[in-house]
Amino acid sequence: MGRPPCCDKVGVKKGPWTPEEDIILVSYIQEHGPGNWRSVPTNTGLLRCSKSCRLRWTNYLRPGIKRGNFTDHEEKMIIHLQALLGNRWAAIASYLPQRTDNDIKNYWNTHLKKKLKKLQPGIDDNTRDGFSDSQQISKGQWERRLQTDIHMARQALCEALSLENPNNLSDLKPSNGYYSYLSSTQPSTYASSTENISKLLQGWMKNSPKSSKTTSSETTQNSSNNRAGTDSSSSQGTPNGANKNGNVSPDDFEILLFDLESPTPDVSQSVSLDDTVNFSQEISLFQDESKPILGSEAPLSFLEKWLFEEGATQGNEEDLIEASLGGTGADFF
DNA sequence: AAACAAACCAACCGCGTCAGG
DNA sequence: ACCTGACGCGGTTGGTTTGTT
Repeated sequence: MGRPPCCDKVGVKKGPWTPEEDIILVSYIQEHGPGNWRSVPTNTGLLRCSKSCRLRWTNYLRPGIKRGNFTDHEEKMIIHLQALLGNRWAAIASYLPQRTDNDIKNYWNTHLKKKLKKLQPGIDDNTRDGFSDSQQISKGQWERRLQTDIHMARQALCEALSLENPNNLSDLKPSNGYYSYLSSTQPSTYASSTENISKLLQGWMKNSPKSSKTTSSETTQNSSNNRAGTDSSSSQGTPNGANKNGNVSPDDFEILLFDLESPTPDVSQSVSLDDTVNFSQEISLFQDESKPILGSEAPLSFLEKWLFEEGATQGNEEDLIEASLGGTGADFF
């Protein structure tokens, strides 16, 4: 008995999404929040399967996605994390909250893999690409991976604990979720997807009637309150800006976008866990760019602390990079 | 300007996992 | 304990864009 298709293939549209479809999906999620994907095509009338809707949202439409070129810092992170975690793109993406796993995967396959191959002609893809061949996984790699998993588990635990104290939400947030986005002080983090949606909305606005506005404070509160207790992949915001018909008016949408772009105040206020105390110190290991330390990078502290500790044991950071890059790290950047 | 190749990336597919019944 | 449905993840594909000859 084979697995039934996620949706009946008859009448299901495939291929690129149109702006109209994006609007419908965004409007629906604005009202109902992400999740229950099964019901999305039915309730919206979209001729797409639930998977496609979820993918479109998580990889393109959801707030907080940063698009465009990867920075050196991000590149280093990906390389290092790939060495540690293998091709676990979702796990890697959890350390880069503004990037989607798909984005990271694509970037790895199109850029970094080649870059590394050039520098490491002796190392084949199987060795480099994580752990496809278990026999090639060294004990050290397994230990590292296990240790990373332990840290990730710790992170999850800390996140869960932090939910008991709402004041700490800005410090310890779901690694790939809405808090990461909300706490970001970089306006550009949403700009790309905001722009995308705004652009497609522009045409729509011309033909749309005016409707009553939702107050921004209300929206902000709703999106904050709705976040507690959700997992990372489904922890997108559910701003409540929809009208009674289940549609978001262009005005509401703009307000929602404005709210989403507003940085959460006091990101740096309270630090509740030991792991985050020396956060800024630790993060400087990777922070070779002079950008502000973002709340969204808090999850890094676990990994970086570990890296830092390992670095203290084994040598310095350069040694770590060397190790993960097979000795060509210095040449790489 | 046309043809071809390479690069890029959005989207699809299939499998694994997990929660609920 | 088992089954089923829903979701998430990683690998892969295919269309589009960009670069080169």
